[in-house]
Amino acid sequence: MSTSACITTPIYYVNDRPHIGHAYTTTICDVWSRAARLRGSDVFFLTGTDEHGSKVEKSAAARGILPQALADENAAEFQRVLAVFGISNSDFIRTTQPRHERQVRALLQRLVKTGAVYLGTFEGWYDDGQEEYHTETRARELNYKSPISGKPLTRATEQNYYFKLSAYADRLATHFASHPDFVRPLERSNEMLARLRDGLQDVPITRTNFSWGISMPDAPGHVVYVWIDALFNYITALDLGATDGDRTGGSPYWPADYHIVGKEILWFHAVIWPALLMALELPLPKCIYAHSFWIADGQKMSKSLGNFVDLPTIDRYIAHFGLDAWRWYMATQGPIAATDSDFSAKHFHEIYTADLVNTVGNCPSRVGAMIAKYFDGVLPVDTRPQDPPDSGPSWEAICSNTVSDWERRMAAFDLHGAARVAMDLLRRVDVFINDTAPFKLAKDPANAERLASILNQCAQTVRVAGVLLEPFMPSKMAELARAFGSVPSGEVAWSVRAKYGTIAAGHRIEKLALFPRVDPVKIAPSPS
RNA sequence: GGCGAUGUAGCUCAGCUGGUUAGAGCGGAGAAUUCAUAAUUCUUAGGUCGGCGGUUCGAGUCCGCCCAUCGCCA
Repeated sequence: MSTSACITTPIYYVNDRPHIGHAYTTTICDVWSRAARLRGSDVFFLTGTDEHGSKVEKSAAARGILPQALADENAAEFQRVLAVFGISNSDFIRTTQPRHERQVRALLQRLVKTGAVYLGTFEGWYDDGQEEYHTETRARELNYKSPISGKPLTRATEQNYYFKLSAYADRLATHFASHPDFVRPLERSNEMLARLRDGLQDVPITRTNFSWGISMPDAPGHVVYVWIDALFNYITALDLGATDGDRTGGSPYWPADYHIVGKEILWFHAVIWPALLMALELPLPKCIYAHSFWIADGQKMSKSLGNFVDLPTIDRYIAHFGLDAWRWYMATQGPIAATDSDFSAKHFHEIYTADLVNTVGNCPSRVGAMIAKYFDGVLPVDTRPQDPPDSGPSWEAICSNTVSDWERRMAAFDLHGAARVAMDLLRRVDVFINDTAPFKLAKDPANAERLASILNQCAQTVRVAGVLLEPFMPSKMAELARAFGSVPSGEVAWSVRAKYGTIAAGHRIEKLALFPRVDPVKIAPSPS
């Protein structure tokens, strides 16, 4: 039984350079994707780049190149970076691709046809230098002068296409009420609800003051706003806008299980995007998860402070601790909740040492060492009587409970919790070893059977824990799987892979040191 | 300025609809142990639960005000 699943990152703006924010969002999506694939799901994991808009137009002009050239260059960089982070995305959509542009036009035509999008007139106070409008109250506050240049604001009118967002207020409120997990975490959902209560106004979706974007069908001069163009990526990648005019045939991957986004773009994803989907009569995503931000050493990251954890800095961490350690830190220490998380070299080192060296690395190491020492590296037979199960804990039950717990947590996007229950399994093995002291039993040959049973149980449990940790640390856990004689991922059904006791007695077990201890070197952020 | 959060042991945080001695992980300290990457296991932290006032037989847990930090909006 193969079920399908879908998860998305936002598409990244090509005017930005990749930094820890991109790394974080993409990595947690990757962990979830790998976990879903492990369980046998057919996963569509989408990421990509957002390439239109006046900012890109201006940056390109400043460099004397075409916007498309700038987009190509930076999209290539984002794609390169995916490999650096070990990302297993299924597709990479670019908003300048013909498949996207074609479908966006078709979708907009549909919206115009149904009246969800209409041509309207906007009048307001225009700041010429900033190319932006101010509301009446704001303009009054500013004394009708530009806050930047000091020049007088001018009264201007503009014809734009509008999306009839106001028409969806009730349906949105109903949806929020009937789907408590539609927006997570809860704090963010409440923010959205509060704004919904204030009422919704129709939103302009085109502008006429720049040209680098998708042109509105049958409306020369009108260019689709970059953010609305971008939102459509989630369905154009699945060809849901492909059949012009008609209701689409759908996709096994839609609706998405998760749109993972940063909190700064939640409004678009939690309100405007669902309303657009309603207007298109398409199903809504199951959950929009808005994570918070990383801060650096207690301070907000900003360009002016120059303390962004940028790509060169990330590269240094990966070079020093390894990619899997980086992924582990992202997935287990990140700002998944409503509050920001602090990124610091000290904390990174502490987590690396406590979790990876001392637990995930050391436990398999001591088990492997004893099997090597007492049984020449060959897994001995577990000779305990099957029942009554009186000889200590039932590892089979412990593993099976842990796997269920892990599955539940993964499904709910509780990555940190899933990691913890997997690691707890290893902690229990550590306790078991201390309690049963196989190294003492080994001193008397009369204990051989009991010794064999204990080490067999340890090895079987370590293998299961390794499987559960695989989505976080694919390459280190592949090493562990090899050392503990199990079949590589992908070749065996989940029910078998996650099952306790599948290493046959007689299999070779290797001692290994997965995570070398490293010095707590200071890795300063690079000046940007 | 409007709306909303958060403020609990050195650090990161749990504490649901109010009720016996306020919890976990990490760090620190002590002990055990030696299979292991000076790893592991066990024990331990006496913190005005931001401040003041109120409701209540009883409040981190409800209400008001204040302070600090933060988010969303304008």
